[in-house]
Amino acid sequence: MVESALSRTPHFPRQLMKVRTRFAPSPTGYLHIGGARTALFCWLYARHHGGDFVLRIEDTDRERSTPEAVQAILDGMAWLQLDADEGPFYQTQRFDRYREVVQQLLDEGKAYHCYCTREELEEMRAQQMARKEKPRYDGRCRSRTEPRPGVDPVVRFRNPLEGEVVVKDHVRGTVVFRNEELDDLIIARSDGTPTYNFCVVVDDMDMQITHVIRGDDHLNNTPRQINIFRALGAEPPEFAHLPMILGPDGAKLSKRHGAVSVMEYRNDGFLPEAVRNYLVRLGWSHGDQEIFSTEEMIRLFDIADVNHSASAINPDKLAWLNQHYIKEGDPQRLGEELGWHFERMGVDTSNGPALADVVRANAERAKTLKEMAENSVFFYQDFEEYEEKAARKNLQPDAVEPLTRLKEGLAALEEWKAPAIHDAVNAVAEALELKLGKVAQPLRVAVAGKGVSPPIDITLELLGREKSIERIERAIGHIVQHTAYEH
RNA sequence: GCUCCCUUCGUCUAGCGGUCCAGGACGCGGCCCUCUCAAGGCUGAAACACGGGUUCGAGUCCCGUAGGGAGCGCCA
Repeated sequence: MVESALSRTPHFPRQLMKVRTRFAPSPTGYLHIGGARTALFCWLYARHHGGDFVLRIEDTDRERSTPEAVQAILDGMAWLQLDADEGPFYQTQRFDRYREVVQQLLDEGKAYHCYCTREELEEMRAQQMARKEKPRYDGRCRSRTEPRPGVDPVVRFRNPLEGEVVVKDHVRGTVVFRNEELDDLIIARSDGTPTYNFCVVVDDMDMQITHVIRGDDHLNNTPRQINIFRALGAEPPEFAHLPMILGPDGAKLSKRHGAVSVMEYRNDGFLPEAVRNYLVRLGWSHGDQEIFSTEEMIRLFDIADVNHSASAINPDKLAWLNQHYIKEGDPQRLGEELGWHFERMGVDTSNGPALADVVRANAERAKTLKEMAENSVFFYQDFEEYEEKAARKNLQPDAVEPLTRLKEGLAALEEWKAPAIHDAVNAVAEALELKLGKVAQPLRVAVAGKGVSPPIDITLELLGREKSIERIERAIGHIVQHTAYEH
């Protein structure tokens, strides 16, 4: 399947080649926020240029790679709607091909067997460190012709000794590495399995990747990979190295920063479009614009506008964007997602207001869907007890009269709609010569159990007449009982 | 230690030699609106890491310094 996409003659003029980018995570964990940003940029670049976006799973490390992690990555990309045109390809399914290329390099004298033991290599490194030199392989097996009994050799790439490699990076600009700084890296282990830097090159060549967009922790690998491309007679792709993403405190991202897996953002009530918008502005900008629809991102994205420095995640800004999309989004669709959160909370929403209406009522007062669900449970379940502070302030003896009148007025309404409810509440306030707050707040605490809710008329409409009146009675009872005990 | 990368408000960023006593956004403060909480409107505080050059003129170009980061594996 992979083979059909292969060509051994990648020598078309670059301008005539269709842009092809790839995202190549190693499945050793979930899709974290940094990986997601890299995937987003690769995807945007391909979409902007009408090219292809390829997904490749780099699972050559059999020890640490798991099928669960592969699934987690696929789930994360699906949630962010980063659709791949090809793949996922798995490196573990391409071992024959890697072996073939290793042999080719061996045959051409561009690679050689190295019989040094791990112990010898360690000692060599220790000595170099002691001499304050950069630890690297010294090439002692370069000209060896005889095998060493009892040692399974590794295969090393014969890196050029002189000259330099110039990387014309799309975000970093021109970066020059001297070949003398590089050493002969291992391309095949003693058990015959290929290593990362080698597989990447073979894959990018075979899959005809034109633009490698990845984290800048790979910048130092780039000259080695370019040398391998050349040894293979292939034109290296173009490169763009993205700056890292840091935690809110400016330190390297880790679990202690909370949500690191993109799917955790869903659990926390974030919308994929918000996460995407947040991510695209992390390290990239288009003037002063903050909000980007998918179409705009694709149209405006330019790798040249990517920043050079690492950026820290700002949870507040993500929350702001999330609320923006909650306010702008389709209530019907958001309602479904809200329902997903209620389900996770074990709240049955079948006997309450429509989820889309709850979204409409709360869009301006919730940063996340999770928060919205938590704040709206009272629409679907009776609360155990009143929020203490709100009850102490609003459920006092002086609230009995307004609540009683409210009950009567509301019970008499012909139509249970917000405008009529609004009028009824106002009428009670006027009749009693009270400020609206003196009436609406006790009512709010009575029906919601707490001091915060959407506008009172809308809250009542959504709750329904029966439950509303029931809860008003309950509140009156609560006041009476409480007062009786205290006096 | 060596090589490479990075450095504008707390944070994300605009700026591509003069239009910058540095603009926008999040957050924060104040005011307005208001049945709660929000949302919204107006408004305020807040930054060119440092030192040398180049230039009539530097946040913008060059070189250092300092501070961060990455790589240097039979990990990816």
